[in-house]
Amino acid sequence: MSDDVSVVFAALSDPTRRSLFEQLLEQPQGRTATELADNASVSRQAIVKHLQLLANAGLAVAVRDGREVRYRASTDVVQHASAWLSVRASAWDRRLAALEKGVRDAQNSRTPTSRRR
Amino acid sequence: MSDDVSVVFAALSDPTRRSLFEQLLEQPQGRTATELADNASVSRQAIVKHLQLLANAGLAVAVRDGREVRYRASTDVVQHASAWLSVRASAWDRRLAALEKGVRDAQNSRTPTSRRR
DNA sequence: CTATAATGCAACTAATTGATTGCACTTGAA
DNA sequence: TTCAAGTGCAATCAATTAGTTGCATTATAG
Repeated sequence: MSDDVSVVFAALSDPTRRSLFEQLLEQPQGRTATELADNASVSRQAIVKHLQLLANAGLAVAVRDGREVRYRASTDVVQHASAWLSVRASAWDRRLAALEKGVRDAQNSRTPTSRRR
Repeated sequence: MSDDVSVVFAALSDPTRRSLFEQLLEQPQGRTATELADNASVSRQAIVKHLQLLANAGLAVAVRDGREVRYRASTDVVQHASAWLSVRASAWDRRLAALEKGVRDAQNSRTPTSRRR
C-alpha cells in the first residue's frame, strides 16, 4: 500500500482525517495539533498521528515555528488523485460508447431470421 | 467509516482493488471473480471480497448470469469523488490567493520603519 | 532561571483488514 | 442424471490501524 495513489486515497478514507484536512483547507495559515485537538473528540496524540499521515500522503506540510508545529494543507496530490479518477471515468465512458455502437452495428447487420435464442 | 465518501476512497486505497477496478474498466462486458483470479496472485475468495467491497462502494455492479456472476464497473461515484477533490482544491487556491493579497496589502500600508524584527 | 506550554516518544489495546482454507450449494453441459 | 464449473459461507490468521495513556524533551514567557 506504499504507492503514491494508495496513500492519498487511504488518507482521505478516514472521516476524522478528512475533517482535519478540511480544517487545514479553511486556514491557509495552518493549525497546530493542539489547536485541532481542542475541537476534536479524540486525544492530541491521535490528531498528531492523523496529521503525520496526511503529511506523509502529501496532503499537509508541517512547519516548525518555535515551540509549535503548524500544519498547512497542500493540494498538489489532490490534483493528481482527481486526475486519476477523471481519466478512468472518461476512459470508461469511451468504452461504453464503443460497446453500444458495437451492439447497434451488430443488430443492423443481422438478418431478422438469424436472431439467437 | 460508513459514509459514502469514505467507502469510495477506502475502496480505491488498495492496489489490488484498484487493479481489479481498472480491469473492470477495460472490459465493459464485465468479468467474473474466477476469471480475474486467473491472472491475480491471490485466491479467488480474496478477489470476491475485493469485488464485493468495490460493489459496496458503488464502483462495481454484480450481475448474475446463470451460474456465473459478472462484475461491471460503474463510474457514478467516481464523478462524486473527483468532484469532492476538485472542490476542495479550488477552495484552497482561492484562500491562498486571498492570503497572498492580504500579505501584499499589509506590506504596502506599512511604513518602512515599522518593519518588525 | 524557572514554570509552563507544546511537542515527541513509546508501550499497549481493540478493532479492522487482506488473505487463506475447507466445504457446501447451485447450475449447466455431456 | 451425473459431475464439474462457478459461486457462497464461515472460521481462522497475521498485519495494520485508530486510539489511548504516561512520561520525556524542548522552548518561551515572566
